[in-house]
This record gives sequence, structure tokens and C-alpha cells, in this order.
Amino acid sequence: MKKQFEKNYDPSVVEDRIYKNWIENKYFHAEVDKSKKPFTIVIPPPNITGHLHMGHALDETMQDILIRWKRMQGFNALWVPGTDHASISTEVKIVEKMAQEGLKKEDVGRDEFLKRAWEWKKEYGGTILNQLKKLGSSCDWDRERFTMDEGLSNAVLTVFTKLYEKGWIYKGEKLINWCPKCQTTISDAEVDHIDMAGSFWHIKYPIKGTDRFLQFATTRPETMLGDTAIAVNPKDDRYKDIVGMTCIIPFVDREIPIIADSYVDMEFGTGVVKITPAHDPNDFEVGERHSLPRINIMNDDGTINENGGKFEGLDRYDARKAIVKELDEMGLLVKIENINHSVGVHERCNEVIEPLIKKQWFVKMSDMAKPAIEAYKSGKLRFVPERFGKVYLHWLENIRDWCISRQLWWGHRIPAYYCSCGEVVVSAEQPEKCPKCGLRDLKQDEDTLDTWFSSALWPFSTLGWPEKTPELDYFYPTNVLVTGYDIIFFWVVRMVFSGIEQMGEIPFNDVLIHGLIRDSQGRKMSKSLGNGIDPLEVIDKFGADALRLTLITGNSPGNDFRFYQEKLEANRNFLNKIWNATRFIMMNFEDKDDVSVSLKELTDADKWILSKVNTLAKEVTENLDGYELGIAVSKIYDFIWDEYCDWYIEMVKPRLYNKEDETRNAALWTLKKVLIDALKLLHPFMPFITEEIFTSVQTDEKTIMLSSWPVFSDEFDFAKEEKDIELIKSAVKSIRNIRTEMNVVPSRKAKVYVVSDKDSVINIFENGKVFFSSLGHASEVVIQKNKDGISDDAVSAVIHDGVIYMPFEELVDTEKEKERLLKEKDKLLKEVERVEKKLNNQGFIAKAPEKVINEEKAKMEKYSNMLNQVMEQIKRLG
RNA sequence: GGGAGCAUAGCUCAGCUGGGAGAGCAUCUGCCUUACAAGCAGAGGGUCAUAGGUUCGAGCCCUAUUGUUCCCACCA
Repeated sequence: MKKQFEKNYDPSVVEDRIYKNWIENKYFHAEVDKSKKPFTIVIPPPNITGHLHMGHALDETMQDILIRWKRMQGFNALWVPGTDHASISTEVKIVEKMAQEGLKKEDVGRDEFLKRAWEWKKEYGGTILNQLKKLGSSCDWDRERFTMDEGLSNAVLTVFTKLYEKGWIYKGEKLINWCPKCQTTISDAEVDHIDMAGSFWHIKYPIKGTDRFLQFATTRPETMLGDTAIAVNPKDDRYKDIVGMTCIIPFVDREIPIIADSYVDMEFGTGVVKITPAHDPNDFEVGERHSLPRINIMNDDGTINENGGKFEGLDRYDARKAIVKELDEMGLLVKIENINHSVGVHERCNEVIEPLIKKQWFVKMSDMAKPAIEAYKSGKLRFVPERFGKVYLHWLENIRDWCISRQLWWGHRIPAYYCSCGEVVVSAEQPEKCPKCGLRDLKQDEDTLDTWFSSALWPFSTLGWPEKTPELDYFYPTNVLVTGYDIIFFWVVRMVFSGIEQMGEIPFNDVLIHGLIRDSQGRKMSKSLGNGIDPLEVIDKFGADALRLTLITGNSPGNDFRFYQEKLEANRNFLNKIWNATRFIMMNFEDKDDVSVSLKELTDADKWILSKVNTLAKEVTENLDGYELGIAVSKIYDFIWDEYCDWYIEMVKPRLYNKEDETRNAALWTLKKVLIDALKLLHPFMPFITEEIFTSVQTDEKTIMLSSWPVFSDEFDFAKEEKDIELIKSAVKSIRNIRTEMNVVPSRKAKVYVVSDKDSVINIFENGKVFFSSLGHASEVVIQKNKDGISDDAVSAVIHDGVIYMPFEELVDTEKEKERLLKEKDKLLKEVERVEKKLNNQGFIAKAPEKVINEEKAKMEKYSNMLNQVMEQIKRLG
């Protein structure tokens, strides 16, 4: 207890030292231990290209709170960290870096490219994890994983071959989303639909053998080069006679049939639709139904191919312009309408995606979706807040097959091998020869897998699967997954069906969803806006604890959150408050290490605060159980600042300053005990300062991290003392109030009379007499049963079961005083009327719970009592 | 087209299964009181978006309306 405390808390000197100590002692490490219950969280693996942003900071803070809390509760808590190879994001970065050297990836070839990628990973891949450490994250760093680790890659190959053998992974020629910029396929989930201003070109084709034209409209006129039919609704009388006839497409002079299909909406436009099966999902289906040819008119880079006739080689947008111009010249362009329409873009690069027909690998989803739906419907899988369950369900119920092959190099290469005889072998290992024809040089598929294919396996691949490890047996399924609502489709859904399929069990029971962190104006933080706030800068300036507190306080699951500098400052002040409370306690312990007292020595004030922290422990635990992190931490904050610092510490000062006081040790003991309990409750939220103080004020335990979580105990449940001290508090507040209203400077003492005709109340005030002088600046306190000796012009305030009188020497403005009392009377009158109305309501008496009725009755007694006293005071003033 | 969220004090937001409206910041008034001026004490400020309904009782449940944000979706 001799440690020196600076006046202001400085996190920068404390946090790194403490984190290092935790690491050295391996406090974050968890081993399989069947004597304890596991509690497991896997981190949503950040991309190796990533830098810590506020979204991560929130995500990791929430996980760390849960992990630290459970660890203190005695669970064997494991938080598995790691990173994601993030195929496309990383590949783009490597390509950019190579471009600086004037190189393209094709220049160096696949092997050299991968070598560079691994080097890049080695150099930058750990950045974000080191940044996580600054936040205080208590991940088990010995178990750090990477989605392209040997073990995890093995998991990917195993799943791929298993699903292939089941027929749930297949290669098929389908319409896929193609990004001409990234030159790869992407899944449906990676397409963003954004509204764009565009044009609606109204065009007409001549009908062969007549002098009639068929008019329609399109937003993508260039696709006419690939049209293989034109469709009307079979019920449409306007066109009944021409179904079966043909039209001639200009430029390519192809003759295409006029077909009838119910897909066409008669009400929309002219009720005529051009059909391009190779470049539109709907048209593709129409084409299937009518066995239409599929003509691909586009190269991978978005230019028109040889099927485009004279437009070959033009970029898709240039071709569009040229085609429109020529149609106009030919008199086939009817009009151009300006419209807003939804356009699919690649979420990574914002390039407009192009639907194309390509032979790709797909995961068949119908069979795997079913148990994932069932897991939610049966209640085994739970979302917090619940509403996100509907999002999950809706997506699964409408799921389509998942396109998993990507034309990228960085990632897990598809384990399919092709023989020149046509045989396809899918195998985790490179086959030596073709099982059909015996030829030796089988060629592996050039494509890699969607990055989410490997992250879908994360909850079990990180624990060793497909090996049957003890970790997998013990820590799986994990307990809760914490993530943002923006990746429910990408990740949460896929982990659930993968977990069920591979492990036979859902990967987690609870999914805790948080919102986005926005700037002070409510905008998304983004690079292009330059409005991002760097968590690391915040940590440097305010400390990780202040940042964590800021992200959690006033935030509730699933809701977006605005980040304000002012909140940080307020929370930094809170750190300082705790720091100084500790400093105060340390000063009073002086050279004592500790004190011991028996419960009998405790005063009412001691019991009051002990009872308060006891209740706090119960409530905070309940809130954490319900994932109400923001509510939990607010309660601790309020307790420490309002109850502990502003009331309790002020109350015990006289006992501490008087070395002879026989209750001094009881005060010291209580101060310390309550501080430690509060620190423990606060530790999951603010790990550093709580550790720093904990290790300073006691020597029995080396770390607060592994100390026991406070639980409610009957021993410290002091209902009566709580009530008594609350009465004293309200009396003190009244005195302070009067003083301010009378403009009595604090330095001036004033005499205080407390009058009550109840012995029990007299008793309470006798016990709490000291507080009137210490907290209410009273020069003398007289407690009595009647008004004897109190001058007529004394100012008064009514409290429950008593009246406070404060005589002042100078003349009191009676009118002003009367006004104050009349206001008080009005307030009480309203209360009494409200309660009276309730109690006179037969319905209330008959139907409300007894507890509520009794509460109302008690209020009635209290308020009418106080009202009477106020009336008397008014009468006294005349 | 379908679905969801939000609307509470000047600002930003809490308010869990219905039982007397809260916090932080901001504002006003006093205080450098030997833990903390990053502080202490006190004060002002809200027909909880609108209209109905259920209930003894609604910020909370139901219906409709308005505004706002987001997600999903193949209207050419």
C-alpha cells in the first residue's frame, strides 16, 4: 500500500505494460480441462489486408467483454483469433503493388505471384492482430489461425471432396455474375444493387413478311446482339396473331421467333420483351423453356466479341452508344426515356456486373439449407436482437446455388483434376494418373474458391477439424458469435449450414449482432469521405479503456451508433474519477497493508454501500446474461460515480480523518471491499485500469483477470440500512437545496433542526447526525420531537416523516419562502391525487398485483404525510 | 414489389418481458471544500412523431398515418 499515485491517470504508461504481463503469464491461454465448463468464441477473422477500424473495435470489445466475464465466472474461456486470406481483396492489393513495378500478374505467372502474396501476408498479415492487442483483446494467441494454414486448407479440401461425392458440389454451365474489372465470377451475395440514372430506349424490330413493327424497350440495347427471341404474353390479344412469326435483328441480320411466355407483363410498356438468354437471368429461364439458343456476345473484359458483328472489339458502353446511334439513323429508335433503375455492381470495386454464361463450380443449397432453417425454427439458434433471425430465415428460404469458383490465384485452388480423355477427378491429393485412361499429366482446375468457403468452416477448422482433436471435442460448438448485421448472409448463414453438415451440430447457439459505427453526422465511416476515426489514435490519446467504454455505453445490440469525441472525453473523465477514488483510499490506508473487521463493526453507511454493490453484482450479471452490455456498464458507472464517490466517500471522510474513530477500520475495509467488487464488475469492460488498480490495492491475487466474479450474497443484503441511509440522503439534499436557494455560501455554517415525532426516525437521524455537518455544512444539529426553540422565520423543508428547519440570522424573505413552499405543495398535491385516483379505482384494486397495490399505498401514506407538513409550514408563515 | 429499424430533454442516445420519464454532452447558478476543476453542489428543460384501440394502468402491446434509414427482389 505504498504505491505512489499520480494525480491524473495516464493510460499510455499503463496499458502496454499490463498487456505484456498478461501475455507473459499466458492468462489468455486455454487448455482442454474437463473439470471446467468451456466457453468459446471464435473471432470473425479480419482480412489480412485490413487495418483496425471502429467496426472492428466494437466487435472485438464486445467479444472481449463476454470472454473476460465468463473467464471470471470460472468458465474455461477460449477466444480463438486469426485472419482471413480474403482472396479478392488481397489479390487486388498484390496486383496494385506489382503495377508499381510495371508488372502484371500474367507476367510473373502463378507460382511467382503466390510467392509474392505469401511474402505480403508475412509482412502485413499480422498488422491487424497487433492492433487488436492494443484494445486489450484477451485472445488465445497460441491458437492463432489463418484460413490458408495447412490445417485449414486441409479442412477446405475435405469439405470440397465430401460435398462433391455427395453430389452437392457440381460444375455447371449457368448464368453467373461477372465482374469485368476483376475478371472473375462473384456470388449473388457479392452483388450490390444500387439505383442509377439511366435510359430506357424504345426500339422497334420489323416483323418479317409484314410491314408491321414490334416495339419494346430496354435499358441495355447492346444486348440485342445476343437476342434469340422476342416475347409477348400468351393472353395478350394485341399480339396473338403474330406469335410464331419472326423478327429480324438489325446489324446481325438474325431471324428470331416471336414467342409467347407468361413471364411477360402485359401491363408493362408495350408488353413486348426482347430475350437475351446469355445475358439476363430472366431471359435465361425463358430461353430454357423455349429451347432458345444462347449467344454470348461479350468478352471477359466487357468488350463485344465476334458474335457482335461490326461492333466486335468495342467496350460494352461504346457499343451501346454506337448501336443507339445507328438504330436512330435507321428509324428504329422510337424514343429515349430517362429513368432510375437498379443496377447490380460488384461490392468491392463498384463495377457494373455483367450476367454471363460460364461453366463454374456450384454448391447445391437446397439440402443444406433445410437443417439450417430448422435450427433456427426450433430455437436452437438464437439471434440477439431477434429480428435478425427473420433476415437469416428469409435468405435461406430463398437461397440459390452458391457459385464458389473464382478466376483468382490467391486462395484455395479447386481440387479438381482434368485428364485429356475428359475424365474429371476431384481429390484432396493430386492424383498420379487418370483412373479411367491411365494417363499421367492431369491438370488441376485453374480456379480458386470463394473466400467465404473457408471462413464458413472457421468455428471447427480452427479447432483442428478434420482431425478429431480434443479441442474440437471440448470447445465445439462455440457459445456465441459476435458480428455485424452486414455479414449475416456472407458468413453466419454459411457457418451454420457448414457446421451442421460437417459436425452434425450448429457452430454456436447465440448470434449477437451489432450495428455500424457512424460519424457524428450519422454517415458511414469511409475512406472516400475521409471521416473515419482511427481507433489507434484514440487509444493513444485516451486509452483503450476509454475507447471501449465509449463504444459500449449507450449502444444496444443491432443498432447503429454515432461516435463522438465528447463521449470519449466524458469516459476518460470516468477513468480519472476511479483513479482518484483509489488515490484517496490509498492515502488513508497510509502504511497499513490491510485491515480486518467483523461485520458487527460496520456502520449503517458501510452496510448501505455494501448492500448496493451486492445488488449491483446481481443486476450486472443479469444484464450480461441477456447481452445487455450497454445497460450493464451504465449501472456500474452510475454506482461508482454517484453512490460510491459522491456519497459513500464523502460520508466516511470524518471517520477517516479522525484517527481515534473506532469505526475507522470498518470504513477502510468497506472502501476497499466495495472498490474491489466494483473493479471486478468493471473489468470486462475496462480491463487495463481495473487491473492496474487491483494489483495496487491488494496483494493476494496477481491479476483481476482470474479473480472471481462477484455474486449476490445474503450476508451483504442490508435492506433496512439501505432504506435508512436513503432517508439521510434525502435530508441532506434538502439542506443543500435550501442553502442554494437562500444563497448561503458553503463556507458559512448554519444550524439545522430535524423534527420528527417518530422514534424510529429520530433514531436514524441521531445515527446520521454527522452527515449534516459534513455533507450539509451544518454548524450544529438538533434532533427533536417538536418545534421547541425554532424561530418562526426558520426556513423549512419537508422530508418523509420529518421536517428540516434552518434558522438564518438575517431576515428571510417570507414571501419568497412561501412561494417555494406553495410550489412544493402543488407538487405533492399532484402526487397525492395521482395515487388517490389509482387507489380509488376499483379495477386497479381488483386486478393489479398485490405488490403494486402495496407500493401505491405506501406512497399514499408518504405523500399525504409530507403534504400535511408542508401545509403546516405555510400556515406557520401566515 | 416485399421486409425491417428508428422517431423520447437543445444534441447523441438508454429505457429488458406494461406499474411514478433517465444518462452523457450542452445551458444557467454557486464553489480552486486537504481524491479528482478531467472536479463538487444546485437548477432549468420532455402532452415519449400523429390518430385510434387493448388494459385497472401504455414510452413499452395492437391497428392506421406521417417522416426517416436500411435490407432483400430478375419489372424488361
